[in-house]
Amino acid sequence: MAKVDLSSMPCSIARSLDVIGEGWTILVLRDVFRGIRRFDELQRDLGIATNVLTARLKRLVDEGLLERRRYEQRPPRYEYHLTAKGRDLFPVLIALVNWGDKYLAGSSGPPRVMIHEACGKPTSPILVCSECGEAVGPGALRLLTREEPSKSA
Amino acid sequence: MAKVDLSSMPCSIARSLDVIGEGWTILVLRDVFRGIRRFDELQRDLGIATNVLTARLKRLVDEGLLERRRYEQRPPRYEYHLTAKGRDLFPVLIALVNWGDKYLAGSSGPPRVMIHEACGKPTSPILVCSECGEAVGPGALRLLTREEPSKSA
DNA sequence: TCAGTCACTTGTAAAAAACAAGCCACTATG
DNA sequence: CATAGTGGCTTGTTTTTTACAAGTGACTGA
Repeated sequence: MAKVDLSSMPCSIARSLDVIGEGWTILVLRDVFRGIRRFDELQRDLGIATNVLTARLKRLVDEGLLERRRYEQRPPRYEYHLTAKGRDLFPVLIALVNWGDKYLAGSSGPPRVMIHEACGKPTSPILVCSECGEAVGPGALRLLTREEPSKSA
Repeated sequence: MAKVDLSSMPCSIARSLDVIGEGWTILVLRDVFRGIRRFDELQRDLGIATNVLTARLKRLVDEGLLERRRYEQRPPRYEYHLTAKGRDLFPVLIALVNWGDKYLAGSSGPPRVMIHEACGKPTSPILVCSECGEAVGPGALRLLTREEPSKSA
């Protein structure tokens, strides 16, 4: 996964992975979702090498998922905040949580429980059709391949 | 991302990534979801090195996401099929598709369109609370950390 | 002045992936 | 029955990516 150019593949999964598929990236985003915003906090929490953390944060800022915000003028200090583009990865993280909770939790149950604040109950969010509201699973969707402009009119 | 033991972290995202976070793994699963099931078809479609494909398939079978099914006795030939555990990653892939469609599609729009067969409309599935059915976004959930058995009674 | 903090950068070693080639048990073709 | 081809790999070797360790610069606070 080094030479391959995922970003130019006609597949949104591949293109998404090009941005967030590198090692650590999703865990960095998870931490930022949890309110961890500063370089050293991220480094301590993840146990990541600092040069790798620098590279991942730079990429996430360059791609517009995080915003590098100066919170102190002198000396310059920065915090990383989610943009709308970054926040929209929320469903990806929740889907990973649900799957891990279901299959990798072990006998003691999942490490965390999600409570839906609006209804007060422990929840495992599910996917529903944006148009009719019905739950969708594999097999419920048909894929139409659109023509690429370069391949035909 | 080599020395770190994601599987033992008290976080379902990290544990999930331990299983499906290696390079190529999600694209292999995507192909199997699309009906590509044989070694050489996967290799051609992905352009992946054969030794890497071998390793990924082995891992996915070992982890119980794919089943290695013999479809010809002599000489032995195999197909890889999703198990229930593998199929349950569907929401992860859909979430990646939605995000890629929204942010990485470019001017020509997303490369594929998903049609919900039950209602017949193009759809971008959304996450709703499993208990009350309301859409959930970041901020709608509160996380409760459960104690690990080893840390307290 | 001196230790400490934050946000890094710069080496270098180790691990993983990519690339290329080869192998084995067949089957189908002439 | 010799030859070419296929499916599903394995085994080197090179290249790329990560990990680890150390150091830097601009400060703050005691």
